[in-house]
Amino acid sequence: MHEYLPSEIESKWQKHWEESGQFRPDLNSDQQKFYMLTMLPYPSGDLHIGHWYAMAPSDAYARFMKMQGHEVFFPIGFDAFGLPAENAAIKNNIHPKEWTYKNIERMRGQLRSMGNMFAWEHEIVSCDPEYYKWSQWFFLKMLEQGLAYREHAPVDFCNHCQTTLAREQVWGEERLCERCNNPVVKKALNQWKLRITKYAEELLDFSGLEWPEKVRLMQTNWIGRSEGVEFALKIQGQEQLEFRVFTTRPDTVFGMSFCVLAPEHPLVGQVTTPEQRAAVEAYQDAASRKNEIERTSEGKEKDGVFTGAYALNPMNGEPVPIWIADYVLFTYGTGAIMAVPAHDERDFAFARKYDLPTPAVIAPAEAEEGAPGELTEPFTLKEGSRMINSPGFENLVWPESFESVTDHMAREGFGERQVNYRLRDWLISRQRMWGTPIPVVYCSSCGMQPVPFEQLPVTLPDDAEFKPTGESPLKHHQGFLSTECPQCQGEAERETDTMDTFICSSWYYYAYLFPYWARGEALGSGSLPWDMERMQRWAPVDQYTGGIEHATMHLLYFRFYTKVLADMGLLPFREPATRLFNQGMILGEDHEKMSKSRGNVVNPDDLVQKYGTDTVRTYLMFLGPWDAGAPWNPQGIEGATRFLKSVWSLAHQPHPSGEREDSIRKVQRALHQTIRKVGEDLSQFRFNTAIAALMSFRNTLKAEADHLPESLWEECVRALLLMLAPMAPHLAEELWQLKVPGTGSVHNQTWPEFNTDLAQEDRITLVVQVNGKLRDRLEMPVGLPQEEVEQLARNSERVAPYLENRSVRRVIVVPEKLVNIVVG
RNA sequence: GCCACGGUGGCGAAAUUGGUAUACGCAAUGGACUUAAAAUCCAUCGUCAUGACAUGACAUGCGGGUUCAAGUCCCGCCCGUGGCACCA
Repeated sequence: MHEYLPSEIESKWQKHWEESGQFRPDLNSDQQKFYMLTMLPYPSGDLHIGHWYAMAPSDAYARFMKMQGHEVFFPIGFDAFGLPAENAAIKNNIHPKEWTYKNIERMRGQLRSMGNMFAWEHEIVSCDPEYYKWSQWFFLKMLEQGLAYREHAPVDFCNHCQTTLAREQVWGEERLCERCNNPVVKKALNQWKLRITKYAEELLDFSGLEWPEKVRLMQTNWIGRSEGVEFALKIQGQEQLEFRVFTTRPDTVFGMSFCVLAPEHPLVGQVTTPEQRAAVEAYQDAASRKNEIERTSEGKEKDGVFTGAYALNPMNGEPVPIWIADYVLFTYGTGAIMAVPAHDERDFAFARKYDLPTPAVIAPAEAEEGAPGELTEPFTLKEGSRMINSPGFENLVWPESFESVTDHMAREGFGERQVNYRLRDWLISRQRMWGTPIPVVYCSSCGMQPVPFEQLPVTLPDDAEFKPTGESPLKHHQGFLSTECPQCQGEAERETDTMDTFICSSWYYYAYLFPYWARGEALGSGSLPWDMERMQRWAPVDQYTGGIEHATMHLLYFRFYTKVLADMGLLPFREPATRLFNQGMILGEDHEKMSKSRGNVVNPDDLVQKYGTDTVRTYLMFLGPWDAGAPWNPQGIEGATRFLKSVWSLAHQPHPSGEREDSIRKVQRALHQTIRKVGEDLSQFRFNTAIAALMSFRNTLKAEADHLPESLWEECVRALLLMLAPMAPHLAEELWQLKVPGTGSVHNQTWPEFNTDLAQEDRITLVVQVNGKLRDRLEMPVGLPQEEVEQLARNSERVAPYLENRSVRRVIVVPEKLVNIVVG
C-alpha cells in the first residue's frame, strides 16, 4: 500500500474530470433538473478562505444532489464592476479593466483547485460588454415603463475632490474624506432610481419560498410596512402654504404641541422667520454632515431649532410651533411629523429639552376623569387606553379611536389613510467610471433621450484617465461624452453616471443559462432576449447559497428584478430562488473579521499545498454548523487530514477474516444508521454532523474489522466512499477506482439507500430519575410494556435508597427513554 | 440607536418535539512501536470533594420564572457578530 499523497491524486482527477466532461451539465437532459447557485465572487485578486467556506459546501451539496439522481447545473462567474478596481487604478495607474481581468484569470485557477463541479462553459463576467449590454437593455425597458426615473437625492460628497464617496470612504465621527481628510457633506444630485417601492407589498409575500426565517424577518422589517394617516397642516399667517405629515397614531392628534420638519424639507426656507434664519441655516449645515445612523440613534440627545413659524392643528385650529430636527428624516414618510410628546419617547425627550408642553390625550383604562398631572415619562398605548381632552372623540378606545379620527379627517378633506413603507426607491446612479454606463443622452433641444436599443451596448472607454481625487474620468472623456441625439441628430452628451453593481448581480443567474447568448451570438430577432423554453425548464434557482450579509439588500434586489422581468413577460415565475441557505462568516484566529490590515488572513493556497484540497474542504465543513460561521482554528485541520488518511488505509486494508454474529449485527446497524443520518444531514446542509457520523462509522468499522465477512466489509467500505464523495471528491474517486474498478466515476453513482429494519436498535438505555435527578441507567430490550418498565425502574438497587421513607406521588414514563419517579 | 442572529469543557462543537448535557474532532497527559524523531496505535480527559475505584455535589453568559423535568419555553440584563441603503 502506498501513502496518501493528495497533491498527486487531486491534480490527476481534476484533469481527468475536465477532459471527460463528466460534470458538464446537459441542459436538455431528461433527468430532474436542479439549479444550484452560489453567489458570484468579486474578483478582488486572491481567493480568500471565505470563498472556500462559501463554495466548497455548495459544491458538496451539488454533488450530493447529483448522486440523488438530478441533472445539476452549478455555474460560476464574476461580479466584476466596483470600487476596488478604481482605487487600484488610481493607486497603480492601471486601467480598472486590466486589473479586473488579471484578477479574474488568477482566481479562475484558484477556483479550479477547489475541484468544484462548476459549469465553466456557462461562466459570465459582468464587466464584459456582452453582459452589461443586457443590464442596459433592462434599464431602457424600465425607463419605458416608468420604473426608472430621475430625482434629486443626497450623496456624501467631498467638495475638495469633487467626488461622491461611498460610506466606507467616509472616516470616523468627524466624517472626513479618506483621500484628502476634508469634511464630507451631503449634496443633492440629480440621480437615477428604480421604483422598487411599487413592489413593496408583493415583496412582503414569501409564500412558496423555503427561505430562512431570519432573512424573511429582516426583509419584512426592512420594507417596514405601517398603516396610518397622512394629513395636511397649514402655516399660520401663510394659509396658502401647507405640509403633510404621516402618523400611525391619529388618535393622539389633539396632543400635538409642536411639529418637526426634516432639515432638508423644502418648506423650511419659506417659513423660517428672519430672526431664526441664521440658527436654522447653521443647523441645516450641521445636519448635512451627519449620516442617518448618527441622526436617529436613540442614545444621542435629540436637538433642533425653532423656525419661528407656526402650523395649525387641523382638528382644532390651534397653532403649534414648527421646529426642524435631524431625527426626522426627509427620506421617510413625508419628511415631517406631528410631535405628541405625551405619548412618544423621542418627542417627549425633545419637549423636555426645549421646554415644550406635553398635554396628555390618552389615559389608561382605569384612570380617573381628566388629565393626569405632570408626566414623568410618555404614556404609550395599552389595552383599553382611551382618548381624553379630545373634543368630539372622548373615551374612544383603540382601534375605534384610530378609525374615528381618520374618518373625520377624510370627511373634512385634509387627511386620508396611507400605507407607508420604510423601503425607499433604489438609487442606482454612481458617479464612477467602473460600472455599467446608464444608456441615456442629454440633448440641449430634446432633453433626456434613451439610447436606442440597437445602439447597445454603450461601452466604457479603454483609455480613461484617473485623477487622484477619485472623480469619474467619464466626465472629462470627450470620446465618451460627445454623441449624437437620437431624436434630432444634433449634438448631445452622454450620461456619465454608471449603475450600482447590485444591478449586475440582480439578474446574472438568468444569464448563466445562455452563455452564448451572453456573448452576443444567440439573440434572435424576436422580442424576447432569451429562449423561454430553456428558461421555463431550468429557472428559477432551486437552491441559492451565499453570505448572510446579503440578507436585505442583494436578496431584495434579486427578488425585485425577477418580478420586474416577469411583468415584462420575460419570465414565467415571480421569485428567483425557491430555497435559500445563508452561510456564516469565517473569522480570523483572533475572532476578528479577516483583513490584510489585521494580518489575520488565512491563505487557502498554502493550506491546499500542505494538506490537499480534500482536507481543506472536509475541515471547513467539519468546523461547525455552516450557517454559524466560525473563527479559524489552525489546529483542528489535523483531525480532518487524519480522518481522510484513515479512510485511505481502510480501503487498502486486506480483507479481514472471521465472523462474529454480534459484530455483524452491530456493523450492519451502524451502516444503515449512518446512511440515514448522513443523507438527512446533507440535505439540510449539516455537513459538520454528517462528517462526525462518518467518523463514528469509520471507528466502528475499524474496531470490528476482524469479525466481519468479506461481503459486509466491502459493502461498508463502498458506502463510506459514496458518502464521503461530496466532501472529499478526489480521495473518494481514487479509492472507488481501486475498490470497484470498471463502474465509472464515484460521482456518477447512486446515493446508497438505508434499510429501516437493519437500522433499528434492539436494546435501549432507560434513564431512571428520582425528582428529576439521574439515579440509574438500565439496559433493556425495546418494546417492553410500560408497566414492566416502570416496575424495573422502581426495583433498581440504585434508586431504592431515594425512595425509602418517602411516598411516590407520581411516575412519569417516557417510552423507550426515561422514567421519572416523583417522591414527596 | 434600530433590525436579525449567537453565547455549552482548555479549544471547534453535538444534543429530532422540553426527557441521559458535553457525540465527533483538536489540544493535553500516560503508554506501545522506534536507535531516535515523525507517523501510527491504545488509554485517560467538564469542575469540585474524600489519596485512585466508587460515590456525591455543582455546571450550558448573568438574574428570575414556568414545569415531574429547561442548553431548549417565558421575563429582565450583560457580551459578541452581521446589516443599516455608495464595499460587494
